[in-house]
Amino acid sequence: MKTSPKIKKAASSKPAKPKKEPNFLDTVYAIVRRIPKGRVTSYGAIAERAGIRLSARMVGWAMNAAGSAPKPVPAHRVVNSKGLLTGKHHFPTPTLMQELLEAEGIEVKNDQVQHFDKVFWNPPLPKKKA
DNA sequence: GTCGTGACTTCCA
DNA sequence: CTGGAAGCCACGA
Repeated sequence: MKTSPKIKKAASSKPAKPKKEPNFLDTVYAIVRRIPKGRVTSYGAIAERAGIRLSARMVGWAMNAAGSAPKPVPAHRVVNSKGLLTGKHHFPTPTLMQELLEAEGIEVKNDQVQHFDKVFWNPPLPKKKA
């Protein structure tokens, strides 16, 4: 009995997921900002949690945008799968990234994170939690 | 409107 | 085991 058999449910269609960010960019920020101090994560891990494992590159782009992000993003805690500070060149200063990591208690040698598997932080699902 | 690049990852030979 | 290529989305010129 629908007077209109073809009417769309709720005038304004809202098929999009209410919990999904408009763009994975915000999702990446959310995850990166959840990185605890003294821990680092990799682009792939974030990308995987963001649901774009095949687009790990975009994570890097997101970090690039992080410099322009409305909120500070600990991009220095994000390294590649090898624990290399690949993005250090994009920082205001190429040594800032290492300095920040060392300041957090992370050992960095030759642009490589020491004990990477120990300081590696597995990003949990970005559960919306107040 | 089209082409190219990019802070990566993963697969295949 | 090692090396090479492809893939993804977005932005810039």
